[in-house]
Amino acid sequence: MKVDNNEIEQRIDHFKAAVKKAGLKLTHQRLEIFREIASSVDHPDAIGVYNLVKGRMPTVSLDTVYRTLWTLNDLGLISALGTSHESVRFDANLKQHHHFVCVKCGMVRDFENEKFNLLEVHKDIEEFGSIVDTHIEVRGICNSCK
Amino acid sequence: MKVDNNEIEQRIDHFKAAVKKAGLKLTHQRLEIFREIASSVDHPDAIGVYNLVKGRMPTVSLDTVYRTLWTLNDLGLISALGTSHESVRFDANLKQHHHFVCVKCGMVRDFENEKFNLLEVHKDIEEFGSIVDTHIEVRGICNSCK
DNA sequence: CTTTTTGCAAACAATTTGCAAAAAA
DNA sequence: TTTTTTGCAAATTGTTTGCAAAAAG
Repeated sequence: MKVDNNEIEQRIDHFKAAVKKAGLKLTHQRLEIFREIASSVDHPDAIGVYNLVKGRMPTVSLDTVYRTLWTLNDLGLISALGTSHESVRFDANLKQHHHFVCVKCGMVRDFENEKFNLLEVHKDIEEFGSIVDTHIEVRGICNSCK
Repeated sequence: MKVDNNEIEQRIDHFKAAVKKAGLKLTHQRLEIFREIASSVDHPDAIGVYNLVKGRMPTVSLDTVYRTLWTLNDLGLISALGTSHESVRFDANLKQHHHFVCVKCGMVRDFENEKFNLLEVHKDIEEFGSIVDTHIEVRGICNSCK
């Protein structure tokens, strides 16, 4: 699925400015990799981006895709989805609850909040599918990291 | 950090009943692995559990920990944190937004909702740290999966 | 006893790294 | 022409699998 063309152009302009401002070089592969993510409403992973970009740049390598993705992430031009790219964690709390996640160290703590268990999001997502549950992730800095 | 002892006992009783009901065998390693997760408020990953359990069961192996963790997850006794144990995905949408995630196929779509950008969670998490942002993940079944 | 589960070792998949050649500024 | 970035290949990390021996019921 595709993002509106105007929005894509805007994102690419912003990207070019940010790369220049950071003193990084504007390479063909950086542009194409960014364009791919900026154009898509599903959020592709590295291999997904690689396969798409390879159509237009057959010599691109997967490790360049990875490096570029993290560079763009560090520049704040894109963001990595999910808590982290680390290992899966497990939780034995079966009551509905939400999570506080420390963006520095990855610490996770549960909290409960009745009001949030029934958040009214139906209208926002009815075009996508039906709801199973709603989970809030509060990102922050934990007490031992600040 | 540790969960209240009463709560731990309850969780273990529930675990034993569920294992029996599923026709699985109640092994020493399953009990110890479950006890470890049920006792902890941080949500350990496989190696974390492995290292803790190894103290009491030096012969346990990491692959048994993995197998057990997924078995317990399938039984609904614990749950895996984060969207999935797959690869990292990237997002070029820089406006504050939330996600709809399909629990079957992993499809992710953005949605915006002004009201949710300022959710009042401060009281719930002030013992943990300071807030950077609040993100809602709506889990559901997407239209092409149902 | 019969069937499931474990531990071991080897296989895999996702991601990262060192280094010389190629491209950007 | 200097410095960054790329592509390749090899290394690493997290996780999974086949199989014979051990444990559960």
